[in-house]
Amino acid sequence: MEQRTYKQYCATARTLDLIGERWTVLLIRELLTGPKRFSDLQASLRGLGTGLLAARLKHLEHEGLARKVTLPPPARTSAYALTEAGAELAPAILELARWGLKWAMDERREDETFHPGWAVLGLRACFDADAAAGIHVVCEFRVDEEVFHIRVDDGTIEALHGPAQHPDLVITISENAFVELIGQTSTLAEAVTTGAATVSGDRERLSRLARLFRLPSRGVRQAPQPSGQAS
Amino acid sequence: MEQRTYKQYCATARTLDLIGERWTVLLIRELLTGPKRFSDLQASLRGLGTGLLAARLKHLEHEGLARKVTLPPPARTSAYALTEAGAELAPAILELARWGLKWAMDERREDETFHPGWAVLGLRACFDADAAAGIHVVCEFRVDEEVFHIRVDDGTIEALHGPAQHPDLVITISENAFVELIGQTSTLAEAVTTGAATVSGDRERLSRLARLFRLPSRGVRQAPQPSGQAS
DNA sequence: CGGCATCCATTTTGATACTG
DNA sequence: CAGTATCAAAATGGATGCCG
Repeated sequence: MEQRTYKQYCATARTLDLIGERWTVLLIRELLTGPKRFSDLQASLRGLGTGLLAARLKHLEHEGLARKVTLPPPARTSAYALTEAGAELAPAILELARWGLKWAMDERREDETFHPGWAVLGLRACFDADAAAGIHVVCEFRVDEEVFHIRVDDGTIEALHGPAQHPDLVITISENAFVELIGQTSTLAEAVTTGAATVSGDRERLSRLARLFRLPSRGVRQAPQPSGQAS
Repeated sequence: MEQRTYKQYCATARTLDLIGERWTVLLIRELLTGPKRFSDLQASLRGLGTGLLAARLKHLEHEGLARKVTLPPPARTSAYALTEAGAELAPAILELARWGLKWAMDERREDETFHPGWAVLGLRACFDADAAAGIHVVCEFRVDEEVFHIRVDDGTIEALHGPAQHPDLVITISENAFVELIGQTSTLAEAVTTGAATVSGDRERLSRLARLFRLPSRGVRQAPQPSGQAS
C-alpha cells in the first residue's frame, strides 16, 4: 500500500504527493465550503465510488489535511472538515479555478453535472479584495434546495454552505437561472423579471456587492494548426 | 482513447481535466523556467518513462498549453515551450509550492532527487512583490553545472534557466551548499567562508536582493492521534 | 445512513527494448 | 536525441454485499 510519490525534494512535488491523486483536490474543494458528510460528498462527486471515497478520506485524515468531526446537535452525525493545513490550500485551488474560468469554461456539455456550491466558490475566486475595502455584506443564496451564503468583511470573503445568521440580502433563484447568471448569459435583473429569481434586501447594497466580483476575460487556448493543406 | 474527465461544469474540475494527470503539473513546472528538450525533461523527472512523457507532451500540445519550438542557432534542436495559457498556470503552481514550503518540506529524504531549478522556482514563490518596488537586480546562479538567473524589475520577477545578459551579481555555489542555503540550514556568508560559494558583485545589492524573499513560517500538519491508551 | 470488503473489467503507469 | 512499441504492475470504477 506504499503510496506512490514523485520522490523529489521540491515543494510542488511534495504537495502533489499529498493531493495529486485523482479526486483529492475535488474533495478538498467540497470541504472548502464547510464540513460535509460521507454521503453528501459522494453525491457531489459522480463517478467516485464508496471504496475510493473512503480511501481518500482516510488518506486526508492520515496526512492531517482533514479530520472527522461530529456535527453539533441536532444533527449529531459525523462529517469531515478541513484542518488548518487543509484550509490553507484554498489559495492554490482558487488559482486553479481562476485559470479555469479564463481558459477552460466554454459551453456546458450535455453530460456535465453541476452543483451551486461550485459557483459560490467561483464567486470567491472572482472576489476583488481591494474593491471590498470597508464593505460589509452578508448575502444568502437559495438555489433550488441548496442554501449558501457569502460574508464580505472589509477585504475578506467567506463562502459557506448553509443559511446565514443575519443576511442583508437573500437571493432565491432556480438552478438554471443561476447557471446563466454565473456564466453571464443573463443578468439577475432579467431573472427577476422572468420570475426565475426573487431578491429581498436593499437593491443599492446588492449592486455594490456585485461590483466586488470580476470574471476574468476569456482567453482562447491555441490548438496546434492541423498542418493540413489550406482549403 | 477518450481521456478520463470528471464531467463537472466547474472551473476547478475543468482545469484538472487538463492538467490533473500524473506528471503533467511537474512537466509544466519544468517549462516555467524556459523551453526544454525531450531528454532534459526526462532527466529532470526520474520515473517518467519516454512513452508517458511523449504522451503528456502531445496532450499539452493538443490542449494548447505547450508547443514545440525550434531553438535558435546554434542549437537548432527542437524543444517544448509553454503557450500563453500554459504560462498563466504559474500563479496556481506557485501557490502549490508556497503551500508545500510551509506544510510539506521537512528533511530531505534519502531517495529524493533534487535539481537547482526547483529551488530557483522556489525563490519566485517566496518573492515579495511589494518589497521589490523600485528595485532592479539581475542575479545569476551557477550551481554545479546548472545555470539560472533571476531578474527583479520593480515588483516583478522572472526566473529562467540559462545565463543572464548583464548580471549585477553572480553566485557560484555547490549543489549541497545551495540546498542548505534554500532550506536555511546555513547562510550564504557561511558558504562563502567555507569556500562552497563565491559571490561577485556589489554585496550591498545582494543583501537588498535577499530581503525580497521570505520563506513562509513552517506549519505542522496534525496527524490524527493514534487513539491508543495513554502511556 | 456510514463505511468497509470483495470481485472484476478497464485504464493508467512504469520500465525496457527498439528504431530512425 | 527523439521518440514508438511492448508488457507487467498498479490504480480506478462499478457493482454488490455486509454490518452497526
